[in-house]
Amino acid sequence: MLIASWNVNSVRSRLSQVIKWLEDKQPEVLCLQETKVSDKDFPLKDFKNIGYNVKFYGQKSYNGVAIISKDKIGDTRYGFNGELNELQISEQLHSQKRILSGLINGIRIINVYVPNGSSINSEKFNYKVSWLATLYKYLVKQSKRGEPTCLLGDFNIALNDDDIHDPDKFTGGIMASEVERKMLKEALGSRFIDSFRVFEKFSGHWSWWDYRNNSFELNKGWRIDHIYISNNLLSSLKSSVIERSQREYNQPSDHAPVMINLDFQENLVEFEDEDDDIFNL
DNA sequence: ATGGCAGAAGCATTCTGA
Repeated sequence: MLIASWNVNSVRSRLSQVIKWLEDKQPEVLCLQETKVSDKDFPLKDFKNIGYNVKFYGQKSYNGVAIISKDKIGDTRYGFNGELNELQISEQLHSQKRILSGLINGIRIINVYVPNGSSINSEKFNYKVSWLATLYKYLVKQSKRGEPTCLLGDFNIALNDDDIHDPDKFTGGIMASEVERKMLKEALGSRFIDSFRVFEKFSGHWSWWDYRNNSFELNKGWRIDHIYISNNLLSSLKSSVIERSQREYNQPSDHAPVMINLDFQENLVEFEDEDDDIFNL
């Protein structure tokens, strides 16, 4: 079961590349961030035509997340209020569409687009801090259902120094500050594992390269797109990769897709004791 | 300290991203 995440920087301007990649890789699930489109204008048919189901939660021009899935998406939860009481969430946290979850093949998929934060102690930074504090509460609430969970998306945080091409220059600044790292680590708790670091212990692997300053050609990147899995999925984890070649595409997103392979069979245990004949009525 | 580059909105230029 392939599960992927991709900040596409506008789903409409990236549509042909995303469709081509889906046809080529055939992932079971793809989570999109920065779709930058109102729900009424989401290019739904293009995904339906190649056999995918879609749930989206977007807005005009900015933000927006979507889940693309071969299998049915159940128990869809839109925004923080998909888990939390409305009273726990400010109007401002409602207004930006950045989190969407659904149940696919027995796995809870939580697709997030964490705010960038602009610069330390700016108004947008404070928004990022509030957002991460709410994500913490969301994950505590969500964990009570005990579902195997995959938390993935654009986190806009390099969790450790080996996730930045030049840590001396960037550590302490936006996306690499102590506050952001601490808040993300606290939200993850001991329940989530960074799938990429199960396989790759060294620095030098990036998922985002700035459009400016020839960053991709110079390979000056950051690893800010992550796929976290709950502990109970670790034994199912077979690989975790960055699809770097998609950043070489004509007019690409500034992010590459990231993807895991899970060897997971939802109903294996439940079906063992069933009689076959219930399927042959 | 600022801009580089890209996308959306909308038609010149501004806002936003990371």
